Amino acid sequence: MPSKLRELSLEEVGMSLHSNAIHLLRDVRTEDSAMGIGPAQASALSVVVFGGPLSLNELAEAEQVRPPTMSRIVEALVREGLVRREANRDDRRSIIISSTDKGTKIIHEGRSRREKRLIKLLSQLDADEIRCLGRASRILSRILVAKHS
Amino acid sequence: MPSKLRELSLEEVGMSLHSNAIHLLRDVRTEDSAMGIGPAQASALSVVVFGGPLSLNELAEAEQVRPPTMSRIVEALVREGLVRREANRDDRRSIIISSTDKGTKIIHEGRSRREKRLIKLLSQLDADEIRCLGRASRILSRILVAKHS
DNA sequence: GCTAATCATTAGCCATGCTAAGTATGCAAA
DNA sequence: TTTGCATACTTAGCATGGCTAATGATTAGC
Repeated sequence: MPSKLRELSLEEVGMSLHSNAIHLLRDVRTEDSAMGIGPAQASALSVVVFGGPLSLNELAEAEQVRPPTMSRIVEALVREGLVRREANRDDRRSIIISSTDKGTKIIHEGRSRREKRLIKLLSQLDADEIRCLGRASRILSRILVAKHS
Repeated sequence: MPSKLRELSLEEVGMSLHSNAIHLLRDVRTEDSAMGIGPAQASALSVVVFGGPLSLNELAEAEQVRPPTMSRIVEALVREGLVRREANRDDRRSIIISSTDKGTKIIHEGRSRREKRLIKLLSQLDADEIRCLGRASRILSRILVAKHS
């Protein structure tokens, strides 16, 4: 065993990262229940708010679910007055989904709550540790994007 | 702004970490469908396999769901021959849930598939980047545990 | 103008979360 | 001891969110 703080193997780093990612999400997601809508609706609405008006297929693809699943989610969001569903005049098979003021508002509030929760967690750390997490996040982002090629 | 690679704010690090954690999980979870059981069953079975025999309440708490939810999940696992449900002689209100050979086998196979997927993702990185992820994982682990106190 | 492809929806299945209520058992105090 | 409360699990019933298959409406291509 060469080093004092011995090297972690790829497997160990991977599994540990996996486990900690699960727990981080679980922790942060607890803030989401305050939005009063389910997680799938919250996530889809977030895409509509930040990703501009888009079609049902585009939204389904962004959320990695099938169109019928997204159709039902959008139906619920429309019923709750959080998004609008309008006809697309260029292609009348298609619809244009856009956020209402109410939808935009609750997503920004939700994002704000998540941020507060994350900040509360991360504020225990020193600057060097924050830098480490920032770098780790960039590394993850890179390999997760690379896999699509 | 002092530094060349400017400092990331707490908010930015947090939100970016959150987003990347979501995508990491989404990627790795795709391997889980090969187990042929749903994610809740897979996760519960994993706890039984690695966490030894335990009661329904203990399992529900470990998985952060209510007892009725876990009762139904265990019922499915029993039906599929992946766990055993035995009487507890010391307290006949309670049950003892333990893994069968079949259950243990598919969890180890699933874990192995997840590891392979993670290794495939992480093997694109150099040693220094791996160390960074390892350290980040330990940091996350520490703050996630600390919040319980 | 037909035919095929595409976009969205409907219908119906399953899994997984919940609460409320029921059953069986254990425990403690009258 | 018995009475009554607490605990462990199950059952029943509801909501959400995933899926496939099939339908309807519209567009695109030959």
